[in-house]
This record gives sequence, C-alpha cells and structure tokens, in this order.
Amino acid sequence: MEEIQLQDITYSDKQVGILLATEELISVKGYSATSVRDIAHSAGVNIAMISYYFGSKEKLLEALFVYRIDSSRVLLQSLLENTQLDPFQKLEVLVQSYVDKWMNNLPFFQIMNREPAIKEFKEISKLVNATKQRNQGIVAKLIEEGQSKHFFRPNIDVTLMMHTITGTLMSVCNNTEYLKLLYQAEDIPTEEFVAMLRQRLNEHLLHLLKTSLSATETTTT
Amino acid sequence: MEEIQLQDITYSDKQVGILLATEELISVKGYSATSVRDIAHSAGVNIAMISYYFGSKEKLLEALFVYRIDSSRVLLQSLLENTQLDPFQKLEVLVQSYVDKWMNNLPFFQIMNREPAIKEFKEISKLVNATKQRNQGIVAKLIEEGQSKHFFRPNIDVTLMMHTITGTLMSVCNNTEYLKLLYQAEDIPTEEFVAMLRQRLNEHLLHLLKTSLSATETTTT
DNA sequence: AATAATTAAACAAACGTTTAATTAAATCAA
DNA sequence: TTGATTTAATTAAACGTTTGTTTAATTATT
Repeated sequence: MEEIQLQDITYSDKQVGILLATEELISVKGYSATSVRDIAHSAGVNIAMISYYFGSKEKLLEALFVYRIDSSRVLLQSLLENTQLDPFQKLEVLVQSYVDKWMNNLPFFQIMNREPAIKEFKEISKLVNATKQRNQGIVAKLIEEGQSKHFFRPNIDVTLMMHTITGTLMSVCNNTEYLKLLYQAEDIPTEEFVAMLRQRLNEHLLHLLKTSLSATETTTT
Repeated sequence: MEEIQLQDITYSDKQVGILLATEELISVKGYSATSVRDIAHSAGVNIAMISYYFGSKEKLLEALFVYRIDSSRVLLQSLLENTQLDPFQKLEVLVQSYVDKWMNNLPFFQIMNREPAIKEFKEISKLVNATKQRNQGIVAKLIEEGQSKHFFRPNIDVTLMMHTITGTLMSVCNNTEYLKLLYQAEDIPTEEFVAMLRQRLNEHLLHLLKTSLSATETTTT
C-alpha cells in the first residue's frame, strides 16, 4: 500500500481562480472538451499563465485534485472513535456528512466520478483510490462495530454498500436539472430545490441503510 | 410530452462494426477524447466512411444511441401486467432484469450515464430522457401496486429509489478493475469475477429494496 | 539590479470534415 | 449471358480550425 504525501501548497488568489475555473468547466464539459483557452478566459488570465503556474493541462487537473482532496479530509475518523453514539446514530451522522460533502462540492465529485481521463493519470488515480480506500476502511469498522453490538445483521457487503451511497449521490447530482422536471419543481429557485433534494436524499439514504443493515427476524431464502 | 419515433434502420456489417468500435472507444476514453480516426482505425475502415455513412461524429453517437435503445426495449411492461407474481416476486424480477441489462451492456450504459456531451446533443437527450421516464413510470406503478396490496410501505420516493438502483449499478460498473483489487480477486479471470459481481449485485440490491420498501411495524421519527 | 509576472505571437500536431479520383456493385436493354 | 451505364463504396490527400505548449519580449515587483 503506497503512502500518499499531502503537500500543503499555498496558492495565490489568481492560482485559486484558475483552479476554480478548471473545476467548473471540466465538471460541465469534461476534461477533453475543455480547452486551456476556455479555462484561461473564464479565469481572466493569459493562456500562458497556466503552463507557467501548473506546467501542463494534466498537472492542472492534478493540482485541482490535491487541492480538493486535501481540503476535504473528513471527520469520519472522529466518528469512529466516538463512544457516545450508538451504531444507528453514527449511521445518521455518516449519511448526513456524505450528503453534505457531495452537495457542497458537486462539481468536483462529478469530475471525480465520471471523468475517464483520471484513470489514465496515475498520480490522480493513486490519490483517488487511496482516499476511497481510507473512507471504506472507516465505514467498514463502523459497520463491524454495529455488528458486534448486534445492532446490524451479519454478512454485509461493505463495498457494495459504499457504492450504493456514492452511486445514489452521483446519479442524483448528475441529473439535478432532469430531477427538477420530474418533481415538477421548475418554478422553484434552484437553491431551494437543491435544499429540498438534500433533505430528501438524507431521509432516503438513512432509511435505506437503517432497514437493510438492521438485524431483524426477517428470514431470507 | 414529445413522442419519440423509433426508426428501424438496418445497418450493414460494416456499419455495425463502426458502431461497436464507437461504443467501445467512447466508453473507455469519452466522446471528446475519442477521434474519428481512432474509431475508423479500430473498425478497420477509411476515415471518410464515417461521414459517408453517418454524416458526422455527433450523428454517429446519435446512431449508436438509437441502435442500443431500440434493441433494449425492456420487458418491464409485461412484468407490470403479470398477475401471477406478488409484489416481492416482481421486485426480484425487476432487480435481476436491471442487473442483467447493465452487465450485458456495460460500455453503452457507461456512456449514457457519464458522458457530458450527450446533454448538449438534443436528439440524444430526448431519447434518453424519454426512456428513463418510461421506465420510471413502470416501476412507479409496480410500487403502487405493492402499496395498494399492503406489501410496501407508503411514502416511497420512486425517483430516488430508481437512482439508487442505477447509481449503484453505475458506480460498480465504473470501478470493476478497482473492485477486483478490493475483493482481492486479482487472480480470478475477469469473466468469472464479473459473474460473481453480478450475483452479489443481485443479492445486494434485492435485499436493499425488499427491506426498505417493506411495510413493517418500524416507527420512524 | 535581479527576479517574477504577464503578454501577444508563433509552434507543430491533431482535430472533424470534404474533395476529387478510383474501384466495385447493381441495373438493364440487347 | 453479354456489355454498357448508372449508382454505390472506397480511398488518399487536403481543407481550415483548434489543440496544448513554448518563445521571446515587456512590465511589475522585489
């Protein structure tokens, strides 16, 4: 298992501006369809500044990933060590923190979860996989704790459970406009709709996890 | 609501070859990163043949979508009309047919669910949205039936439930290689691993839906 | 005086698409 | 069936753009 070293690079306002423009554009159009000219124009800087500061288009994306993943180091670890909450309450916190993290960083997670390019960029892949693995490890321990306390049933596939959480989030986040149509909420302002969506996602995922993880008398064939 | 007319175009072997090469390449690299030269070379035809047969790169992708969506007209409707099975059994068939459809058309569903380009191609968007809406309508009726027979609880968000199914599938399908690593199954041949994954997905999704849709005495706050 | 930041212009390479020429296939009167 | 004629399929080459990146000159900051 490789060790990921997180360098604490400090960026100037101009550099952060480039990173944010990169995130916004790539989340909408994808990496390959976004040109450095687009990014430079959107950030209000000269094209050459991108090579000057970040080296290349690929390195720019890499910088964005380091920037975002560094700043999103989750509080899951503290949840694991908490002794006050029972497993179901921890589940509640877990779901809420996932929903919040996604809804607050929509563009980045869209890039992270559907951009084919990142699989060809080894440094980014390493970073992403390490993060996923770390999170899954923590969730696995949370579930094991719930099992040993007989709150949760045995034989839980933690991996698939993680994919259900992130997959639901991704699928919803990728289709917010279409969902607005489905919910017949075209009149409601977007912010309000997203808030509603966040609430519904919380309830939906929590109910999903609670019922399917619970140790019940239900017999399965 | 627009009506989608499905034209039954018949393609020559060579044309189908181009469509399959298109699907394979775009599913891996994305639309923008895939050049028509790549496609032509992979299909073993001259570059000009693509414009000759399909008109343009965009029209080529559109042709792929019509080709795939036409040939995947689902049997869900017959499931809806079935009077032999109870709601839980129908749930079983529903899950299995979704898992099968995805696992058998992995490349296409990857394109459909993560390609930013298709949102800018109106004809494709119409086709995709119409299909999704039709499927969701059927699933909604299945769930309503289960509710009226008191198998299922009230207050089910069908939309989010759909996104949980497709999101889980998408997330798993997008990460098969990484999952092989997680399950420590790097020695097993890919086909065998995918078969195992299919089985696990079936069980996981079925358990998820059964427990969370069930009408139980569980009280929610 | 020296380093950093910024710029317009230029670079070769790759892009989707079209052209004009050639070959293959189909059509049809004899 | 034959040979002439039309249509379809195929090709290499070229088209004008756009791509990521670099250069060399200039301005700002230290």
